[in-house]
Amino acid sequence: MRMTSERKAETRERILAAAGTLFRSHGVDAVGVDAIMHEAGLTHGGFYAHFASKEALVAEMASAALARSAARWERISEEADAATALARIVEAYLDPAHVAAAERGCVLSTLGPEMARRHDARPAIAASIRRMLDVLARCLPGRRRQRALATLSAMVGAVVLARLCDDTRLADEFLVAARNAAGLR
Amino acid sequence: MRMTSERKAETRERILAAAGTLFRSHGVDAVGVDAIMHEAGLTHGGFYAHFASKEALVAEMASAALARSAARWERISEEADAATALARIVEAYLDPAHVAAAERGCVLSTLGPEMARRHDARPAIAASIRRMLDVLARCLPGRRRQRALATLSAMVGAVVLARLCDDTRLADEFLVAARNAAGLR
DNA sequence: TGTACATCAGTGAACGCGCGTTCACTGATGTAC
DNA sequence: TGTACATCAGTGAACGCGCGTTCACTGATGTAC
Repeated sequence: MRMTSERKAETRERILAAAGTLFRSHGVDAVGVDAIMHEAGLTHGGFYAHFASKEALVAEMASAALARSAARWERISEEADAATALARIVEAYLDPAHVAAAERGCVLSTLGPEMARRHDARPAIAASIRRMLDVLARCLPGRRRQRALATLSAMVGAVVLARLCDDTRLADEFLVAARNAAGLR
Repeated sequence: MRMTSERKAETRERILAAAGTLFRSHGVDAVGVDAIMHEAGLTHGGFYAHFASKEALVAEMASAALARSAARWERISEEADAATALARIVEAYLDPAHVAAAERGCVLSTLGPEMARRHDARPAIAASIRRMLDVLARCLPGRRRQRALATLSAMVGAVVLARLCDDTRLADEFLVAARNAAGLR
């Protein structure tokens, strides 16, 4: 069954994508290697041809997902003027659709506390957080750095809190308030 | 070994306290009933004299911890004037000591996403969130409700993000920025 | 007050089960001649 | 170009282990007489 190294890379990406969806939906510890490989269309034994351990996959999944988020924010901030870029980034994050689609949502709000306990994974995560802060600072007026930190905090917190609300009205209140705090509208 | 019903209630509290510490430190799925009962000074078999299941314990632990937080905020807001109460609540939350002591920290920032996936636990959690918002709204000037929502979001987000930073300097930046966003200093 | 019995919090062995990981094997592909 | 061999991604059975839960048992306490 030997495949091209290109195909091997594709399989690896498929495993990472499956892990990304399942970890975000159910939490890291609630999803086994077996379930991830099945979602990727493979059997569990082949996992170790791609990753040294489940923990290695967890760290790489989080790192890759956040690097992708940071890159997307950077692209938006390069393609539009500051105010437009800020609105696009913040409104997409604080959209009820983002709250509802946790399985594809930002890793900071879906897996933040879980990843914070995995100290080995933190350096790569912190690197992406810095990139996201830089984008926000570039788009914000006034005391840029300080406002970028406060805005990212409000964005992550609002999504975490909105997901904890059994009531959509309260959830939406969090999203609107955080959007206004960012200076939008 | 039969004990008074008073002693049974004490044992139950001990189990809840042990679960609170261990769940916040390691995450819900990483801690077994065995470890909780051992931490409480008991053997695992006795667990089901107090709780119907591990899930029931998880829900009650989160509900009880957040109700205690809400009650503490209410007490502070009744004992001091608005500005002082706000400063006490926000500064304690955004203290590096709170970030460091996750095992005793606020459930919203230690277990938020994990609890959001447990739909049965959400109504009780949302009730405590409402109480916390009411306290903040009472202490804040201006557009109270909106500012309370944004402030709580920034507090939770800043602590989640600070715990993700491998670098204390960046972590502290999040805490200071969120404190300033709340209008303190 | 003293004795006999019922209660039930807590013990510890056992249950089936799914976990993360290992390993002998397979067969399609790349490489050497 | 055609053939023989080496490689290794992926398979599926098996490993030891710890999980959540059950259960027969215990013995200290509360209650009835």
